[in-house]
Amino acid sequence: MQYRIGQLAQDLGCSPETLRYYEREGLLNATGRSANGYRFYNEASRRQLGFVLRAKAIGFSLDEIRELLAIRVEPESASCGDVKLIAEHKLAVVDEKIAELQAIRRALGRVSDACCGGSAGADHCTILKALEWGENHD
Amino acid sequence: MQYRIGQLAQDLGCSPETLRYYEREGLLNATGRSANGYRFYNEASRRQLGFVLRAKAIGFSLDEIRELLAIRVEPESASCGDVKLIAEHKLAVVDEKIAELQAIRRALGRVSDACCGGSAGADHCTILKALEWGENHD
DNA sequence: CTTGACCCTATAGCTGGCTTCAGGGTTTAT
DNA sequence: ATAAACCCTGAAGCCAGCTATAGGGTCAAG
Repeated sequence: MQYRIGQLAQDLGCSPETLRYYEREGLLNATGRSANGYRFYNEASRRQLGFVLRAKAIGFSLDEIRELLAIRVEPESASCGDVKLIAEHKLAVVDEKIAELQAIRRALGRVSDACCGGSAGADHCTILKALEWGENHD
Repeated sequence: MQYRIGQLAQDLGCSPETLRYYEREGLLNATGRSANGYRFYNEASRRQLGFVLRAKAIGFSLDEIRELLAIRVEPESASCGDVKLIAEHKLAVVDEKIAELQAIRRALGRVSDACCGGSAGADHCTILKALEWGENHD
């Protein structure tokens, strides 16, 4: 079974432009070109695109995906431990981002909770005051 | 007390370029210019920059900060409820981002935990397999 | 009197991951 | 025959929030 770019893109939920972009980025080569110059893709290409998209969905950058793809085509070149290291590094980065956002969330929650939310003018709004003076100011 | 751009930037922990950028963006006007064309800032400018930076630190975008600044200079024009609404909207957005990252974290943790991490070739690496087939494939 | 630290402007570049545009060829359906 | 729907290329644009570059003026110290 062969697919043209639009078909494959639609099947896997992205746009043809994205596929052409991935090709430029070295993430997914078309299987070949037909006489008129149209790209075509086979099952292997389709699986590779699936790989790329799943990797993206769990947070890998395109650079990291390129790295994973290289291991995928030559699995003897790397060990399980190498792959796990990539995943764990990503995990650490994600954890850090979550912690940052949670700190923001806490600060935001504190100022928001302290605010009466009333319909009177915001002259004495505690949110504005917190921003004005920092949280530890009275 | 008056400050030149480099002094103020250093005091509040950002760069002069950032202050000039904020000026272009309408977030912080210099108090004035001295004869040689240098920007100068007074205590009010300094407080405003503090406001901007604190708002940024708790996750507001520059657009949102512009909005908060407008209320700050004319507090009668808006109610406490208006301000709280902005904060709560931001809170919802942050919560959503956290949830997204946590979903990524879970998926990443699952594939990583399932991997032996051994030094053998990655031919049968469960991480690569998960990416190859999706998580529900055996 | 020159060096170095500071300031100015305008414009371009960076990040990542696309998306859009301009301009054109191909295929399919009516 | 013609219109809609698809494909191609190369280059530019988008998002936010800066950061850097080029080219120049100002000012204090040695």
